[in-house]
Amino acid sequence: MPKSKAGSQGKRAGKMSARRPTMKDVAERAEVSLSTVSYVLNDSGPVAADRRARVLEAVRALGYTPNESARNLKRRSVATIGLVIPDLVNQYFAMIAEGVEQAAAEKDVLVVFCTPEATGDGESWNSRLLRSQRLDGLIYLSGANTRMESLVELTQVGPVVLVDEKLPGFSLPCVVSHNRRGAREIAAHLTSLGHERLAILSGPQELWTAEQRLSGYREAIAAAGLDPDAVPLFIGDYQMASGERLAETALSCSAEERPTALICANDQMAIGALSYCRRAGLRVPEDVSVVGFDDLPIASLLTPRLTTVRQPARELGMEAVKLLLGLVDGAEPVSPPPAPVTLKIRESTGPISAG
Amino acid sequence: MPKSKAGSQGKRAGKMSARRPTMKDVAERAEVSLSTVSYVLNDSGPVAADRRARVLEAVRALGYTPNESARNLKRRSVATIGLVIPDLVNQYFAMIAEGVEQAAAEKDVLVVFCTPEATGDGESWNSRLLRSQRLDGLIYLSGANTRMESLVELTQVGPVVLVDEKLPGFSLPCVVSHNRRGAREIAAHLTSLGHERLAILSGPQELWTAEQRLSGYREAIAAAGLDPDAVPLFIGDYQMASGERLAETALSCSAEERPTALICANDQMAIGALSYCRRAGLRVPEDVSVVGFDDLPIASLLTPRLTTVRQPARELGMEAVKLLLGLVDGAEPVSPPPAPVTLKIRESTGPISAG
DNA sequence: GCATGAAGTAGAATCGATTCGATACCTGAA
DNA sequence: TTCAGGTATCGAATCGATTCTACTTCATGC
Repeated sequence: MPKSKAGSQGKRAGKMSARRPTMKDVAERAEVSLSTVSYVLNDSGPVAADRRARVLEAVRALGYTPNESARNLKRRSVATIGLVIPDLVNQYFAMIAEGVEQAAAEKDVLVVFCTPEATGDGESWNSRLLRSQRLDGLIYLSGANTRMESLVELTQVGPVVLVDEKLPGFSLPCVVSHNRRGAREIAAHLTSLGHERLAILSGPQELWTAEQRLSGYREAIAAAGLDPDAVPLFIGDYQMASGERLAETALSCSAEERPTALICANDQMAIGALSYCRRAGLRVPEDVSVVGFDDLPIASLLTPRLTTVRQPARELGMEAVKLLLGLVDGAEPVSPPPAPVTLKIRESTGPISAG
Repeated sequence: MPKSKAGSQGKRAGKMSARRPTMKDVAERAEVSLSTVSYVLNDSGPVAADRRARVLEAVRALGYTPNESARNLKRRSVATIGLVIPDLVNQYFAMIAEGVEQAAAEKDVLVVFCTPEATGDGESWNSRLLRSQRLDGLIYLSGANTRMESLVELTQVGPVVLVDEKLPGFSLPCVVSHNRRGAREIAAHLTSLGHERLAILSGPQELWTAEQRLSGYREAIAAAGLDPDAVPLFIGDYQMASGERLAETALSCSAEERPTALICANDQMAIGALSYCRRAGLRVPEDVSVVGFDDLPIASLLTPRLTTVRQPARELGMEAVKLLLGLVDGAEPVSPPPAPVTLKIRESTGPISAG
């Protein structure tokens, strides 16, 4: 009664702007108490049929939608997770992101972008988001330039799941695919085509995926009766440019010694390698076979179409959400087993040519 | 004083779990009132230097971070916007998204994905997000399958900005680049190379961008002294598959009548067209020139590298954020002028061959 | 010397929900 | 008839901030 002293809200001069209805409005219209409305809406208490009907009717008539900010405050959670993604234009990350988004949407959880690069002081920013309860948890897609230590710190402040990477020393829940097996299969594919002079264009040594893939390649090489240590190894950074550069290094020698197959640790590097080959006038796969890893959508648009290993990117993303939401609810952090990968044989590999 | 009756919190049995500090804790430690703390933190009231120092010290000692849920409730805004994006794997959308994310991050605004496809009943879901104050506003990247009417409804419930598309009938704020000019320039490029037998592979007729590009193409054709209405026109849907299909239709005729240049309304369709050409044994650009629109990153990785029109995708995204945040603050919806585009001439176009 | 006003501070209301505890009613058992 | 126990309902406290109002000081001007 002593309320509307002098027309309280009036920010907008013009349109009388009808304030959105609140639970109180619903309660008044249905002539019940606030708690009853809440019980009906959340199905969290006993309510007589007729009153329930009155409430629902009022909700509909008023077009009531609960205010999530208020709800979040009480609930102490925001039904929102962050996705730290180094680069959206990289289709592999984008596919994982789609999986994340899909799985989250099914649980009415929102997904927000967190690109550390853009915001400058990446980690402390993410940590702040977690601490201030703007985010319930974080899914981390590790780029080559992630500082892993800071990631460990993050786990102190809130639930974090790592995707497509692993942190050997620490028990950080993570979702990965079977990198080693995929690597072994694609390398075996090359040896089965008769290739013996190979070269490996690896990813950053400190990354678990790169290390795993390298192990896989070597297993296959050994299995083919070759000496893994005799295979030239070049360390790149998973980027296209490094693939191009390392391909040049690897292939710049006399035709007799030149590798007949280039094993690239991911598709981006393979694209770089293809690019060099074209520039150098080397035919793929006649002069040199090239393989990648990831199976980016563009891999099958290139000329020649790229032989590679498909990772179930969407599924990885979805799995990560499942894991993270579990953690948010207090479950134990148990990482799922590595997801299966599939070899995609296309035109960038061929039998070793007579010579 | 009559407050702390009987040890309030104790949820977690185990670890004594130190509850995150609240403003009240800060106030107590600094021996000032709640309001004083708030004044210091928001710089919204006069505070004596010594007390200010005490507050800041307490904040640091406690590691206090404001609870954003509570803040949102009071503030009636969540510093979060939604990005409706049909497809993340499409690099053009991804680049716009990066721009959006960057501009938003600079203003401490979060960006959440909203992929209508995934959630099923897209629009009503977005509308609910807006109504329930989980989102302050929406940036809409229109895909070919967007129902424009529902978009108009969305504007009733909250601020919405449309990117890379326009809604002719309605005054919906939008951010676009100069489609018509880009189209005119790339078509002029073809006519200047001597091409006279052209074919246009257009986008969905109902989309403004497609219509604008078509106008641009026709202007250039007319300017070259040719009859725009004599140029065969095929309507696609901006997808790769339609480009492939329409290219087949367009090119399936005797070599004398066959178009010497294919004008594709976007890169995806152009990629499809290139794919058909390869399959059909047509050399690009010797037998037929192909152009696209957008300048996807992959456009320059194809063989041949694609001649196209670059749209400033990141900038479009950033501009959209600026516009939207303005709207949220109650500014008038004035769309910026179309952003400039640039012609990228590469190897998929060449002079008409002697014949 | 006293009114005037500005600066600094505290207290309390508020945002819009959820939920605990208390109350009122009704049923069936003793 | 009475009391235990369940069901339906309400009021009030609460979540963690912001902000309006009121009060106290202290300096200044006449």
